[in-house]
Amino acid sequence: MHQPKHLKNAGLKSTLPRLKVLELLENVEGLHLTAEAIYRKLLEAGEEIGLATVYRALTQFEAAGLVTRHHFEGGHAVFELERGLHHDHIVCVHCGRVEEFFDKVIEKRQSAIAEKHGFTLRDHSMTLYGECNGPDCQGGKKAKANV
Amino acid sequence: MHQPKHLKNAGLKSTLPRLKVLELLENVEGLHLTAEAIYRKLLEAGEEIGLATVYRALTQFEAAGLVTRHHFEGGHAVFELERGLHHDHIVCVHCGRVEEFFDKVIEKRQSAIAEKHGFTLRDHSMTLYGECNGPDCQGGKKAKANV
DNA sequence: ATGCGAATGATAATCGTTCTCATTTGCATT
DNA sequence: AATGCAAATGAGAACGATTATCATTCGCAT
Ligand SMILES: [Mn+2]
Ligand SMILES: [Mn+2]
Ligand SMILES: [Zn+2]
Ligand SMILES: [Zn+2]
Repeated sequence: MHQPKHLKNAGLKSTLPRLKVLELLENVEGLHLTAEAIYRKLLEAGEEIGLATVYRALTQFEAAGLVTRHHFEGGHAVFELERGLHHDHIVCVHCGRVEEFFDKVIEKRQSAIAEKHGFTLRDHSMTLYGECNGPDCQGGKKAKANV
Repeated sequence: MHQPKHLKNAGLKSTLPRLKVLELLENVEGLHLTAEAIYRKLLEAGEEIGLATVYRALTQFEAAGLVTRHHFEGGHAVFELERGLHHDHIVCVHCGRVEEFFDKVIEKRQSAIAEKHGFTLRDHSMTLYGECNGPDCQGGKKAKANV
């Protein structure tokens, strides 16, 4: 449970809007939300907040290491609460489902590749895209059956 | 050397603007150009073309498999001529240098991960970010020496 | 040479995100 | 508890990359 002190520890003043965003991120189902989605959900919950404030809070949380920002295909960024364990993502191109994975072999290879090229590795982004086995995707074969 | 027939084979009418974009992509030094950069270089070369046409041509070339589009950090897409060999990229966060690599072990692991999660893998994007060993980056240690 | 549908290019529109600035808030100090 | 001020907020403008619109031009088959 996040508390005002979490923001203070992160060097951020504890304000109502920031606490609301943080609270939503930890209680909402479905990690990986867009700023717009967070904004919408807060409005639906009867909270008063501005979209600009949501963006500002997320950017500050990212700088403070509280959330992580990802750029999947589609032009809009998604945010997730930082849980301390690095991972990458596999995204369904049909339904948008996102699953997480971590592969030590890949991570080691990435380091080796950077070194071989004379780079000091600072970060990486890796996302797999495919069709999941959900009922609306390849699992039910509905789409293909109608062709 | 690309010829009108390449466009015809791709199902695209052979027009002057499309030929100019294709010609630039194969003759310019430095793969991985933004649409804006392609547009600018064509203007500098005295060619008459509109930015919208550059974007349209690149989108069509991508659909036809003639070029590949990448989304590195920074908000703008980069395009490169398709050379038939899949690869991923490592980008210098200081000078923007881009190097290419291919790692069979990583590719195999990606397939295995997708399968384990019940996904039919369609695509992936992987980009490493770090500091290269160029004179303006970590190589010369200029930046750090002045701190 | 003609004709027509596709392509072009100047420009407006879109969309996610950031900036501006007047107002409000958090919080340390009385 | 009242005060003061820097920092934060929010409504809306601005931004940058990309796409859509639409009158004009082009490619190409006839
Ligand atoms: Mn995640
Ligand atoms: Mn490349
Ligand atoms: Zn799915
Ligand atoms: Zn560099």
